[in-house]
Amino acid sequence: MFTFSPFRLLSEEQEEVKGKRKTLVVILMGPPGSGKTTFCNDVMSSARRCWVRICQDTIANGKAGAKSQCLKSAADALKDGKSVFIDRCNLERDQRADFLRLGGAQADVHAVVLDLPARLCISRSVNRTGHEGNLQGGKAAAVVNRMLQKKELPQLSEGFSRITFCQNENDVKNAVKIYSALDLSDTLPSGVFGQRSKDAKVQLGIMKFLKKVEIPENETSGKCNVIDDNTCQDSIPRQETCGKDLCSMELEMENKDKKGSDSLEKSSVGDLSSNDVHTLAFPSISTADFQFDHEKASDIIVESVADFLRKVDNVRLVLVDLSHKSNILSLVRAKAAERNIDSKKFFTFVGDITQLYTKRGLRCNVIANAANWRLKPGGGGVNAAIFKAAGKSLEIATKERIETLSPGNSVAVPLPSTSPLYKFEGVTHVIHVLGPNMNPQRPNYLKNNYVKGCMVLRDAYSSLFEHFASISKSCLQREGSGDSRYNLSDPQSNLMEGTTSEQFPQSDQKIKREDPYDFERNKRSKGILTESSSKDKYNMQHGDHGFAESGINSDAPKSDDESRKTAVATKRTWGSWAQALYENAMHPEKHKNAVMEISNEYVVLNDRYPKAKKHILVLSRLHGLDCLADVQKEHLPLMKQLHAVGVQWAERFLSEDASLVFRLGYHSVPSMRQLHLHVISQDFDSTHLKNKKHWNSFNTAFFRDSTDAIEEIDKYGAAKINDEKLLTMELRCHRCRSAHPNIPKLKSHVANCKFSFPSHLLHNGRLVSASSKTVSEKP
DNA sequence: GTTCTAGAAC
DNA sequence: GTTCTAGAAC
Repeated sequence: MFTFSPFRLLSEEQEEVKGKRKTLVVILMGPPGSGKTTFCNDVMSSARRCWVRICQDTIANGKAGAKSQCLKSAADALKDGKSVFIDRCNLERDQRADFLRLGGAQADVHAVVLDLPARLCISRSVNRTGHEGNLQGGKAAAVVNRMLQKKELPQLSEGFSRITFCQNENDVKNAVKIYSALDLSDTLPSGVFGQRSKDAKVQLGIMKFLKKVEIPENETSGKCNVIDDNTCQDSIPRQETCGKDLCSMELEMENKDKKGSDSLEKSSVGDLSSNDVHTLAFPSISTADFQFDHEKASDIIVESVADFLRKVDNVRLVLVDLSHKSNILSLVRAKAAERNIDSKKFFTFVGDITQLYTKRGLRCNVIANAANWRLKPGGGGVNAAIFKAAGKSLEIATKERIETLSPGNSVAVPLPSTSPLYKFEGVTHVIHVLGPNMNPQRPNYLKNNYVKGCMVLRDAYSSLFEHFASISKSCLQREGSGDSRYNLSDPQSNLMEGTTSEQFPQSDQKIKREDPYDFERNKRSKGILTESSSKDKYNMQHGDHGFAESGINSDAPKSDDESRKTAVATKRTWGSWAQALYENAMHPEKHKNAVMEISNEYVVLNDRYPKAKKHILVLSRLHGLDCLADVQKEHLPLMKQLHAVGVQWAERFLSEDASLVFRLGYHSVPSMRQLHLHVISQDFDSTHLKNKKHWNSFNTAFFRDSTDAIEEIDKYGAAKINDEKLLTMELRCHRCRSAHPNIPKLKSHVANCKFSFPSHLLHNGRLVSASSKTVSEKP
């Protein structure tokens, strides 16, 4: 790879142009997260000439502005003799053409291409908060990938006098050094610097996207189902730096082939070149510490794999073990060959399952873990290695999803984007699997009962593969809709309802600090509570109680200003459009068409704009009880009654359609007057669910589960009210918690997501389903 | 060009 | 709560 040499600054070529005092227009190019702003700041902090950074995200008094404003500012700066950085993505030729016209007699135009791995950019974008471009969360992956697909590399013919490509952090550092060192009389040599290959007309990432870097089909076939140290070690360059694009390795491999050295085993090239395919890497379950018979286990693996591959297309399964002497790998390899299992769809692989990509070039977006029943780290072997490699965040994400696992089962856990396994290995999910145990020293010992043992092992693989298929399916759908393949399920989840501060203390508080609630923003003067409201009473009574403070709940300590606002606030007023439910409650006889059930205390009616297949309201008829914040201990019997009626209706719906799952609860701050309990099916399959507010009002802590509200009122005399700011949170699937850039994409994901509900919803009767009996026992 | 969001009006 | 719509995002 090209390395920069600052000493070229003093070349003869430069001497010639010294004294012309040309200013510079440096057009940065790179997707969000590639480090454009950092590059500018790094240069400017130690620059020897005067630079101005033009950023479209902040050009309009700190806010995003138009391209024309950028052009004007740049022209002005150049007139003043300053050099400018154009800090915007500029990935397409058209986008940067206008900026190129800034060049001329007085100014040279350079390009600095921050061509870093897409995953790194996505990971940075996802992680950052408060960025000028406001590109965070699940949106980032989609945007980065879409931008990269359209990327057109700069060419000198566009009018650049110099183009510098940076493909890793070191390249960036060198480029910063060069531009920092430039004083007003220096110029840099013209030409293209740092490009990977002189012949590369199209950048490799694009080539990979266009599937141009492929090994001919006939070279990929073969019976050999193994890639191990013998075939692979020398042929695949070991990567010292993480996140290197696979295509570069492929090219290097290809080049080696051309040179006639280090020729590759055909099978390994074939398998590795299809790294785009969704791949599950899994260890042999139960054959190590659980001492399951290898012959029987290998039979089951091969049968399970064959069954699965018959049903599911476009995926790859890889059985991994650490040593090429592995007995189970040999057995499976032989049996897979006997059964003529396609070696492109299933093969064995020797390597560390936690470093398949960085060390071996094999990208596996999902890996399986041979877990223990407590789903705890440690214990040695694969389990210890995976938990160690994934970091604490896997432990947390796992515990949040499920407490324990029984033999024959598995659980898929989306990896938080902060996990090194996610960042460097590209692993988006870990599926924990528990197999049968034949070791008397371990729990659930089966005493050599291989009838049961084989059954359990089959179940384990079948469960594992089903989870993998489900992940793959939802991912492919997103890819089909133009979304990112790396954003299989952005697992960064920090603000789900029920998420406690113990679980995500830092992330929650960080969000609170960095994005204080803009009280003035909501000009429509929403519900403001009186100083003696239930909400404040709750806070006064339970400020230091064991309840989780989510960090964005409204009962966080108030600033003086906020306290003043609360103190002077008056009882909420309701707009005319917010009176409809009140009318229904007071005069149900006038609304016979809408009303499904009437009693003295309540009215049941269909939500006029249902946000799911089934969505009804159980409306209190008590005058003066407008919302959850008004509820006090004296209303406890009423609350229980509303809940019981809601459950009855849910059960009625379940008798018609047992596939539904219901949740019952209140909006923290309702839009309509008159206390009403939502009974809503969890499919959210409705054309009326149209925006972020709709989604988040049912799928963040803004939605207060009826059972929790009742419990809190019983214990503390008031239910907790959570902040309306939750309604603006990023969109996350209520099942697998993946983030989605917009409502249509979220809805198409939700329509197919088969993940089990997060564990906190499975408790305290929060969900009512055909199989749950718990809820009817509740209040 | 189309899709999507978010603010204002009701 | 919804509808409408400008303009941002794609």
